[in-house]
Amino acid sequence: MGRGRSEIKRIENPTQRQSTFYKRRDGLFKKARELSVLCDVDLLLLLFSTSGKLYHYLSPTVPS
Amino acid sequence: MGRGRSEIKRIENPTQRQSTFYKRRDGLFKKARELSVLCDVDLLLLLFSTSGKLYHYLSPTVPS
DNA sequence: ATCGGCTATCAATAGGCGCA
DNA sequence: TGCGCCTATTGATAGCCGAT
Repeated sequence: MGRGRSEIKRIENPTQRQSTFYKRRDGLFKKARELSVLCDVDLLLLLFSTSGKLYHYLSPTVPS
Repeated sequence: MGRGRSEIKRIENPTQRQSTFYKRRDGLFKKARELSVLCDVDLLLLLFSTSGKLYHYLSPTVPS
């Protein structure tokens, strides 16, 4: 999406790669949350960024 | 997206919910794969569907 | 039950720039 | 470095019908 096309291949430029990482990470988390809510499923998402940081998303525990 | 709008709330109709689950699950996996490739990060995605099935996606091990 | 294909429509996001 | 804002453009997906 966005301006121009985008192939699914490792981004060479480090700065560019990081920028894309932030954006897509947010998008992925959003999608994950939507899926868990819409379809009432539990899910766990773990992200190990190249910078050594760990990001994660855990679907809200389903109230009984 | 798609025809009309869609709120982020639990889908009542079981059949409808399942149908949506398949599609969004695929989409989420796709996004996950793209992120792992584009930004060269490892990620783990676990899905516990209401039907008791477990789906998962693990980023391809990075070749040295 | 678990998807595949099709199409109209909305949503994610690439790129550029700015800020802490 | 880690993100926020903005816009044009591509990508994802709801709804429907059908296949396995």
